[in-house]
Amino acid sequence: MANRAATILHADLDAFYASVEQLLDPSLRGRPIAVGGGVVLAASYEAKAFGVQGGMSGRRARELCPDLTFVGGHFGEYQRLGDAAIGVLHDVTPLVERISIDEAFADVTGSVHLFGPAPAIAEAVRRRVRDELGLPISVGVATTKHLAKVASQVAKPDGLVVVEAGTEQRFLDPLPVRLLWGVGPVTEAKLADTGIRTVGELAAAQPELLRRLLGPAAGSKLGSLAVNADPRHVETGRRAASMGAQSALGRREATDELLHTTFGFLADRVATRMRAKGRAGRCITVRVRFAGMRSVTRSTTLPAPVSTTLTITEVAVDLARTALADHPREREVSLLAVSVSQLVTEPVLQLELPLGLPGDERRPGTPRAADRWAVDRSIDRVRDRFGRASVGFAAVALSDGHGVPDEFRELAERDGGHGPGQ
DNA sequence: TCTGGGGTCCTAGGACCC
DNA sequence: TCTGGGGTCCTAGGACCC
Repeated sequence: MANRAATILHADLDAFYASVEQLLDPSLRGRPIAVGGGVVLAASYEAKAFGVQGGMSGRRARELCPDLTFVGGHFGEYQRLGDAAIGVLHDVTPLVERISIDEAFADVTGSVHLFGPAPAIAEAVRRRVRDELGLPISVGVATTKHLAKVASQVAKPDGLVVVEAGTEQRFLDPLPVRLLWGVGPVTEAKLADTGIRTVGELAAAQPELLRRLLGPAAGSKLGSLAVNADPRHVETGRRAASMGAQSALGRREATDELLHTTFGFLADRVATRMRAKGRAGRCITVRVRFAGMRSVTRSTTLPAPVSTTLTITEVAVDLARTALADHPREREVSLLAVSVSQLVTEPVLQLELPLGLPGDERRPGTPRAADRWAVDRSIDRVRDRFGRASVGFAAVALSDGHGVPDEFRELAERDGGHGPGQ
């Protein structure tokens, strides 16, 4: 509201993983490549020209593009180069909101006195990322976050699009609704059913119609985006609201042993990350996806926040059992997931206090909360010194060739602790 | 097309309280 | 006893994003 004349940059590295691979190995440049194996994690623009997309199965990608080269991921390099690119934004303004490993907003409203007009700042950012890191990056410049994001998508690949104040609607109107943030395949189809295909058509639609079609919140929000009334500010230090982990399993019989093994592994990942960030959570949610791809969730809210591996494992196994009991016909599962929400931030000292669970004392043979916590801390310390694989669950316990490398799991974290500045 | 892993936000019904 | 309104929390599901 105060920022009527805000100037926002949205910077987005192009085909990021694939670009890094082409940077590291010059023989891959100009060729269609995909990062991944069983599934495409990222495709180069040469591969995208054949219709190859992220999330696509490797087999399908090869059908579309027989010359496609699959490359193994250099995950450490992705993190390093992603951090470095975001670091260039930090040189321009402290108001940087990182959205993922390869994408961030920057509010440069107050930077123009030092660095010149916003388009010049955007060009300088692009030039530095290209010269110093060797990577293409697209930038959108506009008066709101949402429009800057749309502009950077229009700018791809390796481009800059500036939407001058006052020209927003002219820019937006002809674009397909799919470019708006929050419009996916389902919403796109619903809108198309009523004849709405462009943002202009969306902006002209009756608010009442949109609310009826998409629900009150989504309808109002979308209507606002269509007329560029986006009130959000760039937020720096956002903290995650939940932490989770999942594993695709192919097709496995849902035995008790599978539940214990898998949730032991997943809870270990989640709990370790939570403790490293000094966080604990009360709500535990389990997702069970059956062989037919239908999935259900079960959740429970505990009396106190937890971050111990064993506690999360036990609760997750219990929840999964109830989900399976509710669907007795489903004997095989294709994915198991656990996440912890209702997070609180605990000072380290307070985390030392055992967070008791009802039943802790009553069940003979189960470790008490204090003991659980002590075990976790010991493991955390050993891993800090000797690496994650040195103790505890090994990823290989689960991997049957379908899984994604352990290193990749670390990347998708929103506030992964590797971020620049702060 | 037989689908990876990490998240956010919204909806809707029910329980419970004042 | 019946009725009303408002608020919060919990649970399950779904769309969407990178």
